[in-house]
Amino acid sequence: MVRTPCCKEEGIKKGAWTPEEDQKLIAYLQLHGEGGWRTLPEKAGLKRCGKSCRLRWANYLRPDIKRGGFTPEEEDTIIKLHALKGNKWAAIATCLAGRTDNEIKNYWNTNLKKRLKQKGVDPTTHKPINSTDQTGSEPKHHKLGSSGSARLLNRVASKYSVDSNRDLVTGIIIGNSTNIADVSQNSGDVDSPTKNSTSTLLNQMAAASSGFISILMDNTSTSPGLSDNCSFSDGFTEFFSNEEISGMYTNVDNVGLMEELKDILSYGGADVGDIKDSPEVNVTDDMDFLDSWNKEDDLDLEKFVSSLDSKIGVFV
DNA sequence: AAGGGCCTCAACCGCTATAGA
DNA sequence: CTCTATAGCGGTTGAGGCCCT
Repeated sequence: MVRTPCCKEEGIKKGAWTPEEDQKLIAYLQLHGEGGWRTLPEKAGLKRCGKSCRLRWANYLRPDIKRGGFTPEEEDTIIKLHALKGNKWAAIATCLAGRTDNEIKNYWNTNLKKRLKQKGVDPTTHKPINSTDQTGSEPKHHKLGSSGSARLLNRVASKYSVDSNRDLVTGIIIGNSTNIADVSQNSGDVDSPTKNSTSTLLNQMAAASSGFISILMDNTSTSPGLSDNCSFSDGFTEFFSNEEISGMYTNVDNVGLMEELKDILSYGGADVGDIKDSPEVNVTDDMDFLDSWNKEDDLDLEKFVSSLDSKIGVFV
């Protein structure tokens, strides 16, 4: 079966670009800038379709493109970001200065994927191949354990509570905030409770986790291998020191932890408003539990989440 | 030296998202 | 709202180079 060509017009050249064609394209773009790709070939004297010109520029001719092999730091970053984002090559490329999505995609398919397989790691799930569920049925939810994710949660809770005071957490619980970042800027302005159902509570947590994870992930770090315009937000640096942030990204295990954190906090990836019709629970109990946190040295979010689990029957 | 298989990566394809008329 | 043009994305292809026998 023959594909329908993207350039239907007669006389349009395809295939590898010649140095002369490259020069024409570069000269034109230096003079006129990017854009107007449809009319560009004719104006630049090229027998190519606009799309081909755009791709040639974006993937090869752009002056800020870094040529040459990937450094170990870049490889590491790609693996970590792939674990987080999947095959979102463009998103991954934004965190690697000078690298194009196409280049990263090729490098992943030809090198990194194989290397992970050789290490016994599933390149799709980033989990050990022999640890995959033999029954073939993926568990829908995590069952919480005394894992690193719990420790991470505790650290978040601890920092959160110490630095911004427990009203922030309380605000999430009682439905007066939708985003940790927002709350952290407005601590102390929490009004009285307005809703008291577990579904509200969970939605608030999903909202909060969404905000927090976006702080964690969508913004970025100053760690090796990441580009300058890819830095963690101020909100996140309030929680962790530069050394800690760097440590998280240099230790590949933390990618998994952060995914777990996301899963746990979002109740299996539920978006805000997704959690409906949960059994009603007296939120006062939850508030009491939060109060007890501040009386303990080691704040235990895992315990809190587990207590919710037992009430609403998730993760069981 | 030859040639067959494998690997790499630039380029292409098809699709979706978005903006503007 | 619909249509069209454009940009962008991810998957796939295939030419050319490399390696092995």
